[in-house]
Amino acid sequence: MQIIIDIDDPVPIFSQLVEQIKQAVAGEKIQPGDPLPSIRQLANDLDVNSKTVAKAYKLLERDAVIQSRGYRGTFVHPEAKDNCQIDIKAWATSQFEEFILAMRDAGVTDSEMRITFNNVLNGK
Amino acid sequence: MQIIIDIDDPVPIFSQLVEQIKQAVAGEKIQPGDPLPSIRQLANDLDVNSKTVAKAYKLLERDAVIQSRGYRGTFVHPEAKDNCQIDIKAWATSQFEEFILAMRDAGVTDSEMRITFNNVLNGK
DNA sequence: ACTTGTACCATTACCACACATGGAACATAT
DNA sequence: ATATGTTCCATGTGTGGTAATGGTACAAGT
Repeated sequence: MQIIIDIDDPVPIFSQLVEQIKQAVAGEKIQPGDPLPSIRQLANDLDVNSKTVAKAYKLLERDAVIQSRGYRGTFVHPEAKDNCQIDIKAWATSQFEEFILAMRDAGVTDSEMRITFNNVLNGK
Repeated sequence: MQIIIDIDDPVPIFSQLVEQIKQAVAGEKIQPGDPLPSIRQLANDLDVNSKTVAKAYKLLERDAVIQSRGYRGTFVHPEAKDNCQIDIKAWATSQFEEFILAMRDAGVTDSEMRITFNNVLNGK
């Protein structure tokens, strides 16, 4: 597996990692059950902070594309091929679009939405 | 009618204006049909920028608490007393709470929600 | 001992937004 | 002329989040 990180790319590093690993799974360059490099190992190879790799792995595990097994390392998820096609981002986007349209119809300002949204997210 | 602006108050000036005018309507210190000071006049009296007063008036008009009649000035809305009780902000907050909870249940990160929310708002 | 993922602490840079301010112009009416 | 609300331009300040960095530490297993 080969991963290339472009520092000048406006896309965050952790996102580049997520996308390239998903592509590797979709392109069958890595198969379900295959081991992935450890967080520290990959961080070292790419000359990137380990926290950045950890963030990418965490997102990939949430999407059930990889599986973290603690001290045993990280592996490609059994149903990775299916799960890496599911784009939770696209789904969330459509949900937000619908919600925001309803809000605008109700006369809520974009500015008010931003403020309310942040207040609720921060639990205030 | 008497309006007091507190610069040190963390509450934005335009919000202070909106609240105090709503209170004046609810407390029947100004009646439906009564004229309000012009934007420039009030801005001058309070030593505040006219844009700030215009913003407050715009919000009050959206809530149907006041009515702008162009060159003729601004007046208290006929159904002002009813409308200034309706708190669109509280309603929006509850809507957002419900929506955000559903998103979290679906496994969407707060960070992803922020990004998606902004993308949709900006039409990207 | 060594490595695994994970969890805290922290700082730095950047960027987007809210808020407020100022100037200028417009159409509409007295 | 004067005044109304409205709309465009622009700037500055403060806040807050994202992203990335670094260090330290832990439990669990080889």
